[in-house]
Amino acid sequence: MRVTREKAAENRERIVAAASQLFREKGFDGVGVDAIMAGVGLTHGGFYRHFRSKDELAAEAVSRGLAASAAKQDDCSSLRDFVAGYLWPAHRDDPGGGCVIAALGSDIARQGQGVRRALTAYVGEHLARLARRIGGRRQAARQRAIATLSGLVGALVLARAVDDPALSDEILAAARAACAIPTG
Amino acid sequence: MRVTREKAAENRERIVAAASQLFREKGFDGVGVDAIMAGVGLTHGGFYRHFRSKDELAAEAVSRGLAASAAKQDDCSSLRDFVAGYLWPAHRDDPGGGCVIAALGSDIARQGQGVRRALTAYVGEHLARLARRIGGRRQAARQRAIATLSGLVGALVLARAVDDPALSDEILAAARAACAIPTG
DNA sequence: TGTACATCAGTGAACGCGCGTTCACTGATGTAC
DNA sequence: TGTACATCAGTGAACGCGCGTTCACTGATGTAC
Repeated sequence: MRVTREKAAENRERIVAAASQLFREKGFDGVGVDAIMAGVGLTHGGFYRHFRSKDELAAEAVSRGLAASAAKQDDCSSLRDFVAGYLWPAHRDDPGGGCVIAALGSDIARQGQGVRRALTAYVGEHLARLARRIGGRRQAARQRAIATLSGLVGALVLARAVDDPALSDEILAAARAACAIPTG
Repeated sequence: MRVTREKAAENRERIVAAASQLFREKGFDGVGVDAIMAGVGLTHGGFYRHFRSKDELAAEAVSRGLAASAAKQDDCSSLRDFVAGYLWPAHRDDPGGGCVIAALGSDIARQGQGVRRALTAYVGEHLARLARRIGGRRQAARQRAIATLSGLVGALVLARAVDDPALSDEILAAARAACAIPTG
């Protein structure tokens, strides 16, 4: 059942996209190769024609998710819009389509070098972009960028971890207010 | 090989303590019941005389770790000391003995109700304690408490996830500066 | 353009391993008299 | 206090299951002539 090169390339892309979403929803250990392949309508055996291992896919899936985040940030006309969107309940309730760092953050420290390198590169770029938007003196802008990113990630992690909807909403709202005021 | 009631109770405590540390180091899925029991010098078979399931142990281990965090905060004479200690490289490099939320945050959202309830209760208390220390108008203090906790958790998650030691140190330092200034 | 052959994406069974959990058993502890 | 029996914390083998990975096979695609 060989397929065209184009079809094979498309399948590979779809595997990465499905993995990216599923890992964010259920964690790296929460999804198997079979579930990922089934999500694309294929069987698990063919997986190793595309990737050397599940780890290799994880690194690509994380990269993909981070690139999507970067694109999303570029689409925002203002920093305030980005912050508000990030800390909105809709984002909290859709980990599979949202920020990779918030969804997998504490796991990433325990992942292989591929995943961690992808994240490191992204964090570097993201901080630079944020600092540019914040403006002002270079040093101060960078410090604020770090504080802003930390606040965003931490608030989303907390809002998702907590079991009480009212508290979760309150965390998002408070973080929105705190992040938005000092950065304009 | 029955042991005294006191010894059995002590063993139970040690299992919870070992699990609390190991889960923080390797994640819930990264440690098995056998590894936890071996860490206490027992064999895995006896586990179920103490706990109904691994999930039940996870909930207790999370509670234990959170209680330790609360005690640690109470030991700090000032909020600034607490923030500085939290964002210190030694804490980053010792997840097993550190903050449960930073070590397991994104996983907790996917855990069972026992774990999530334990966390929710702790976050509520922690925010109240932080707000009391921050002082000022009730509403503003609470908002600042949420922003501070978010900033701490997010910064530690980022500092651990990133692969580059210099960037990791920079994140900690910037977050220390950002959290310390507005809260005094 | 047509034909013959090589390639290889995808299939589905199988393998090996580790994990959570169960269970029959052991023997020291706890208890009833 | 001493004795006989019940209890039960801990042991280690076993079970069932799911997972990552491998492999022989299929048959459509790609390629060489």
